[in-house]
Amino acid sequence: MAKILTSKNGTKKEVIIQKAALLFKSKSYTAASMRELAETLGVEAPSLYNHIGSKSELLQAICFKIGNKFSVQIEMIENSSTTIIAKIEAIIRFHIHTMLENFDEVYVANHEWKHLQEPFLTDFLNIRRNYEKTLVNLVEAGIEQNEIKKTNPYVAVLTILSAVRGLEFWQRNKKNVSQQVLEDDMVNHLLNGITA
Amino acid sequence: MAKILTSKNGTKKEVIIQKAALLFKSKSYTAASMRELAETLGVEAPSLYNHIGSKSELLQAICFKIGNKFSVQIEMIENSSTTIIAKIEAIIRFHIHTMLENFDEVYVANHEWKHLQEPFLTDFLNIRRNYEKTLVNLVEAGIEQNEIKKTNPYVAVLTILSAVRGLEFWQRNKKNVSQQVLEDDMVNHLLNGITA
DNA sequence: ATAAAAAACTAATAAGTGTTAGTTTTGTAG
DNA sequence: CTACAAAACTAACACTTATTAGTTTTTTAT
Repeated sequence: MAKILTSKNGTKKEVIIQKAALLFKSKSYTAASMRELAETLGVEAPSLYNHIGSKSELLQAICFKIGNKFSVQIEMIENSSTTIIAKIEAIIRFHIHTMLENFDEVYVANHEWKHLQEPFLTDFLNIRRNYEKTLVNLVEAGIEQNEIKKTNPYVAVLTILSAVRGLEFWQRNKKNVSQQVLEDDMVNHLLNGITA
Repeated sequence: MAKILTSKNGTKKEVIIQKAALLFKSKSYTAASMRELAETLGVEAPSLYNHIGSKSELLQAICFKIGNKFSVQIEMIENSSTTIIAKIEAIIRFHIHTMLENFDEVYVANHEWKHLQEPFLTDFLNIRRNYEKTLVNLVEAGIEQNEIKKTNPYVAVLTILSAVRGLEFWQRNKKNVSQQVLEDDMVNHLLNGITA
C-alpha cells in the first residue's frame, strides 16, 4: 500500500497528528479508532506505530500544541505596553485568528482534553488555569484603573472566553460574513455591548 | 442485588436517564459503558434492559428533553409583549437558570449530541437551528427598531449563546460568586459591554 | 397463600478496541 | 548492485463493548 504523504506539512508524525485532529473533531477521541485514522492516511493501523507511540500521544500532542500557543501569546500581550482594554481586544482577536486557522486542533483541545491521561491531564488543566488567571488579573487591573466597569472579573473572563470559543460553531455561516466583520462585531459586542 | 431506587425522582427509567447524564458528562458518551452505568445504580448491566431499550435511547432522551425545554421557552418569550432587549435579557436569564438547574443534562445535550443516530441527529440539529433562527430574527428586529446597535445579527447571537453556554465551566467558582451576581453581571456584559 | 408480573441474575455472543510480534516490501547510500 | 534502514504488511492477542437468551428472585394483586 501507499506510503504516508509527507508533502510540505512537515514530518510524517505531524501529518498523522493533523489527520488525527480532524478525525477526533468529527467523531470524538474515544469513538475514533486507529484503524479509521490509518484509513484516512491510506495505510494499515499497525503501520502508524512506526511513527507514533500510542493513540493518547496524539491527543497529548494536539492539546499541548494549542495550550502552549495560547500561553505564549498571552504572556506577550500581558507584557506589551498599551491600555488594558487594548490588551483584552488583542486577546479576543488572537483567539479568533487561532480558532479559524487551527480549527481542528483548537476544537479537539477544547473538547477532548478530558481523555488525557495523568500526568498530562493535570498539566493541561494547569496551563488553562494560569491562562484564565492572567486574564482575571488583567480585568481586575482594568477595573482599578477605571478602564473597565465595576463587575465580577471571573464572570467577565468566563463571558469573553466562552464567546470566542463559540467560534467552533461558525463554519456554516462562513459564507455570509467576512472574517473582518465577525472579528470587529464580536470585539465590539464583548467590549461595548449591543444595546443602542 | 438491590433494586433501582426510584424515590421521588420519578420512574425507574427516569432515574437511569439521570444517572446516565451524570456519567456521560464526566466520561463522555462513548467512553461510558453500560456496566459502569449499572454499577452506579447498584445493578448488573443486563438488568437495565428491563427498563430501557438501548444505550443510544438514553442519549436521545437527554438531548430531546433539553432541546424541547429551550424550544418551548423561546416561543413563550417570543410571544410575550415587551421590548426586544427585555426579551433577550429573559432568554439569557433562562439559559443561566436552566444550565444551573439541569447541569448534567444540558452539558450532555451540548457535548454529546454528535453521537445521536439518525433520524434523531437531524431532528436535534433542526431544533437547534430553529432556536438560533428565532434569536437571529429577534436581534434583527431589535436593530430595525433602534433598540440594538447596528451589528451582524449572526455574530451577536453566536456571542450570546456561546457566552451562556460557557457556564458549563462555572462549577469551581460557585463558592465565590452568588448566582445573582453571576446572572446580573453576565446579562449586563452581553447587553452593555464592560468598557467604563 | 397463591398466581402473575416485574425485575433482577448468570452466561454467552459477536463485534470492535489498541497494540505487539514477526515478516516483507520499499527507499536510500556506498 | 548490494547492504541497511525505514516503513509497510499480516496475524494475532488480550480486553472491552452493547446486547440477547434463559433463568431465578422479588414484588404485587387477588
